[in-house]
Amino acid sequence: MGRHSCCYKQKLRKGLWSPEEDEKLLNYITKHGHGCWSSVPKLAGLQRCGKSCRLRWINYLRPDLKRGPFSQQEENLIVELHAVLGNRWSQIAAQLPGRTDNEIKNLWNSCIKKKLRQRGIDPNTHKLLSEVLNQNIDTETNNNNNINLSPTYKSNEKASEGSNELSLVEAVSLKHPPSASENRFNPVEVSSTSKLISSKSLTHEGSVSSCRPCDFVGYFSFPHHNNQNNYGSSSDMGLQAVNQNTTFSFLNQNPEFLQPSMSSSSAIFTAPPPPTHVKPSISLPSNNSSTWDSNANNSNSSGGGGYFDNSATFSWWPPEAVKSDDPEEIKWSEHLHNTSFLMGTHQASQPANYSEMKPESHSHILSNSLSATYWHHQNHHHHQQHQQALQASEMYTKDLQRLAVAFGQTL
DNA sequence: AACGATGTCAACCGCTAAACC
DNA sequence: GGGTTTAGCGGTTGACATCGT
Repeated sequence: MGRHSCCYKQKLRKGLWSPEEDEKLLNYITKHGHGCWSSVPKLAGLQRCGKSCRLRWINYLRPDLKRGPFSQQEENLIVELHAVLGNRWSQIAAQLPGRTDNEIKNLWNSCIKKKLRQRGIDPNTHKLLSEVLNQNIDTETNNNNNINLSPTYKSNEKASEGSNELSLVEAVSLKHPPSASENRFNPVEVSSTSKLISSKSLTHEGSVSSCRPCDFVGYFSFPHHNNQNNYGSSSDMGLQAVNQNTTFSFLNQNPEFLQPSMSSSSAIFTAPPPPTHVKPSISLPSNNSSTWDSNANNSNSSGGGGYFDNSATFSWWPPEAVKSDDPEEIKWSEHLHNTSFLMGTHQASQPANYSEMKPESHSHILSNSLSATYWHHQNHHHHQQHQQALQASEMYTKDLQRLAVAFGQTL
C-alpha cells in the first residue's frame, strides 16, 4: 500500500486505522457531519488525509453498514447485477443496503469469480466458457477478414474488459448486422442489455442448454422485440436499459413464467407475456415484508416472505455442476427450487446478529444503529431506485451512442 | 512446529467528472 | 474559459489469516 501524495507532504499516518482513530473520526462525524472531507482530519484531530478519512467512514465506520458474511441471496444478487452492470461496483452496492462497493468488489474477486469459473462460467461475460472460447475464435476470424474497428471502440475495449459490456463480437455485429434469417447477432439483442443473447441458446419457445441471468434479461425484458430488426432511437435504448433492470424483480415476483421442465441437460421455457408494468430496478423488501436483515437471516428458510423468496425455480449452472454424490449437495439442490440462482455450495445462513459473526471494535455501535438506519433505507430507496434507473438509462444510452459513433450508425 | 501457498480484506493509487474560484 | 479542488469510482496492493504439506 502506498501513501497519498498529500500524506507524504504532510507526513500523515497511513495503513490500518487504530481504534482511537476510529473513535475520533466517528465522534467527529456523528457530531458535525463530514462536510468537506479535506478539513475533517484536522478538525477531528487525526493525522490522516481527508481521502483516507472518507474511505474509512464509507467502508467501515458508517453506521448503516451491514456486517458479517454475505448471504447466498446477496451473492446471487451480485451475480445477477454484475451480469447487467459489469464492474460498476458502486451501482451494484446501491442495490445491497449496508454493503460497500469495496466489500462487493472484494467478494467478487476473491470468491464469486472462482465459483463461476469452477462451474464453467466466464465471470467477465457470464457466458459458458466454451461459448466465450467460440466467440474468441469468431473474433479472430473476423479480424482476419480485415474488419476495422474504430479507435473509439478500441479505446473502450479495456474499459469493458472484465465487464459484460459489448464484446468485440457484439460490436462487430453492429457494423455487420446479419440477415434476419441468421438472427445471430441481432441488434435487438445488443440493444436490450448490451449483452449478446444468442438465439442458439434462447428462442421464443425453445430448448436451452443452460439458463443464465443474462439470458433471461434480454428475453423477458423485451420479448416483443424479437422480430424487430432496427436499431431504434436512443430514447428507446434508454427505456430498454431501464426495463432491463426490472427483469429480475419481474422474475422473482412471477416465477410462474419460468417453468423449466428440466430433462437431462435441457429445459423448456414458455414465453411470458410482456411485462404489463415496469417496476424500476431491483426491488428491495417491501414495506410489508420484514427487514433486509431478517430476509438475509432466513436464507435457508423457504417461507420467509421477502425479497428473495418468490424466486424462480431454475438454475443457471451447467447441469453437471449441480450433480453430486454428496447427499448434502443433493439436498441443497432440492432446496434451490425455492431460491433464486444456484451458487453451488451450501453456505451457512446469516447469523441473527452480524456483529456476533465478526467482532469489531465498533460492532456494538454498528449493530445498535442498524435497525434505526434501515428505516432510512426503506423510505429513500424508491427515490434512489428511480435515480438509479435513470442513471442506468443514461449509461447504456451513452455506451450505445459511443458505439454508434464508432460504427457510423445513428441510434 | 515450520514454512510456503493461498485467500481475504482494508486501504491506497490513479483517474474522471463535477464543483468551485 | 481555464485552473484548482473535491468527491467518487474501479483497480491494485500488501498485511494478515488460514490452509496444506
